[in-house]
Amino acid sequence: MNCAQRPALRPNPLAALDSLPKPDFLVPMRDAKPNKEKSPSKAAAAERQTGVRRPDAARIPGASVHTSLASEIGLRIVRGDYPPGTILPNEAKWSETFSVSRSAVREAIKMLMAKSLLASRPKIGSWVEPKERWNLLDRDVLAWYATSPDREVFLKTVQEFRHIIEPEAAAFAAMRRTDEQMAEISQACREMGEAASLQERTRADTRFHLAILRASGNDLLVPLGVLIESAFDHLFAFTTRAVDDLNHAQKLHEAIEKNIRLQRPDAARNAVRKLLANTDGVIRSR
Amino acid sequence: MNCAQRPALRPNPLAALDSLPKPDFLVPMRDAKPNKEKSPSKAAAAERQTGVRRPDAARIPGASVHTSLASEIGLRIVRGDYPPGTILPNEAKWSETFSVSRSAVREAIKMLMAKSLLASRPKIGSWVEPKERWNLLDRDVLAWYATSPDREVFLKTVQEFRHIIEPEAAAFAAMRRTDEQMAEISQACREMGEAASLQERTRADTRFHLAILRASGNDLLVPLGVLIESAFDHLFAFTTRAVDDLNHAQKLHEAIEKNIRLQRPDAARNAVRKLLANTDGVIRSR
DNA sequence: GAATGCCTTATTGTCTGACAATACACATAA
DNA sequence: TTATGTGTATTGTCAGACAATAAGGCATTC
Repeated sequence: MNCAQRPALRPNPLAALDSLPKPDFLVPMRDAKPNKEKSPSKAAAAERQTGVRRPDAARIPGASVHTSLASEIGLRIVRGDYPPGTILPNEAKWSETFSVSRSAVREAIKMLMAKSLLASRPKIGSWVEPKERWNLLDRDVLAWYATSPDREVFLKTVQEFRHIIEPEAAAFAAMRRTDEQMAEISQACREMGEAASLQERTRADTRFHLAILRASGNDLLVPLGVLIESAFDHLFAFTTRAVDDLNHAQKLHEAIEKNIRLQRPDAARNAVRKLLANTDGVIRSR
Repeated sequence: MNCAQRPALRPNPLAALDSLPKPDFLVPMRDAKPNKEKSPSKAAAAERQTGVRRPDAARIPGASVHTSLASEIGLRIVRGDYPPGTILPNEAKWSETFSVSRSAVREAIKMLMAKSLLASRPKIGSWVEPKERWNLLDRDVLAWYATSPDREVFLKTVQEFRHIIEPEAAAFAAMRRTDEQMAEISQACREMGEAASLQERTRADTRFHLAILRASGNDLLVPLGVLIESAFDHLFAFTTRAVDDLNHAQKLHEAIEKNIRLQRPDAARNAVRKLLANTDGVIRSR
């Protein structure tokens, strides 16, 4: 047996999900609309005919087949190609469509079932679950979701959510942080100030907010970090280059750091509120 | 093609996750006796020794093999049997241990990968991801998580979380609810009052809170409903039978309903805070 | 001695083909 | 009409094979 402790330092290769500019070489795939006629055999023949000269799937370069498939199907579901209640094409059909084995299809579908996007039964098929069951706070689902409506609305929803949780998370952090957690927060804050590039700065910024969530002492707040990451991804386009604004933002972050350090919950909460208000302003002014 | 609209009214059969006392009747484990002197190292011997006399799977009666397997392995991970960074036994090993095919193992593992509990690479194996990547807000993971520590701590964490989100959700609901959403809220509230059994009442109670989340108009709040469901599951043991308390709780709910109906955000928020304080009191007093 | 490159090997990834279990839909019977 | 059986389409499960990957050891070279 080989149950040795391992660092596991590799990031999940599944990370690159915001492959918006879809690689062009994907299946011709024209049966996007769920309502076709009933005859499966004829449809299959028709599809074969429609030029499966290019039988390749939407293979995301570095990823495995089932992962790519899960992304492709997941995106279609979240995007609304198959509304909740719809029965998906069956496994054999996917297999044919993407020229992959049924096993690969099944593994992809199992991943989507694990995210509550799908459920299935023998003789019925796989159907799309009601939207309220979807695990929108899952990293992948969120990424797919972020692509579908216009970014404006998505960003607004995420920001609103941040207003709900981040001030309270900071207040808890001020009460319960450990010294190590404080060190992480302070370091991220410092690195924000010293960042050479805007990208580097954004990364430190993200780390700062995630560290606060972790320091809150409530395990359930930690998974919400994916929202923050997503927010910063989509916020990047909005970030200002103006030095004054950057300095102002930095001061707001430092105020948060200070109040958590000095263990002042109410002040920390207010400091976060100010920062979020500032961010809202940036978004609005664009 | 058969992409007809379907009601999909079936609840996910995966629900029964608290099957702690494993059914004794398991896969008969074909010819092989558990201990083939084949080759596995001393570690394998050690594992055999750790108690499990019977290497068979914990088949959850109604569920599929891969689902049962995912539950079993997922529970073990969340419970801490394999700490983050640990490399799991390989697929062949699981397959042997539970007397199931490798495909079934793989599908189970894919489900856990989709929940960010695992990641894997060829030649390496599958390892447990760092805890902060775990999607604790996933329904299954939450259920596994709820079994491991003592319920007291879990319940406290969940309640704390509810304090963060529910008052704000109610405030948003007061501003943005549609008439249909209001009808759902009102109906659930009414059914709470008219419930014949305590169980029925709890169910209506859950519906009430979920309806408010949906009415908040923020899609990201909806998935947090799993927390509320979980809370009520674990709260059931605490619920009072005293008529006075029930009446009081009912009044608190009606106050929320009324303020959302009359579109008073601040009042709705405060009403929810009062209800939560009351719930906290119930928990503490036990 | 250190860096480089090749080889072996363990593990997941993928494919194929088969059969079992399920439950809808329809025909048949009471 | 209601109940019962039968056909059948779809997922569930299994078995066995080979491909792709990369860790770790070994030899070669500088």
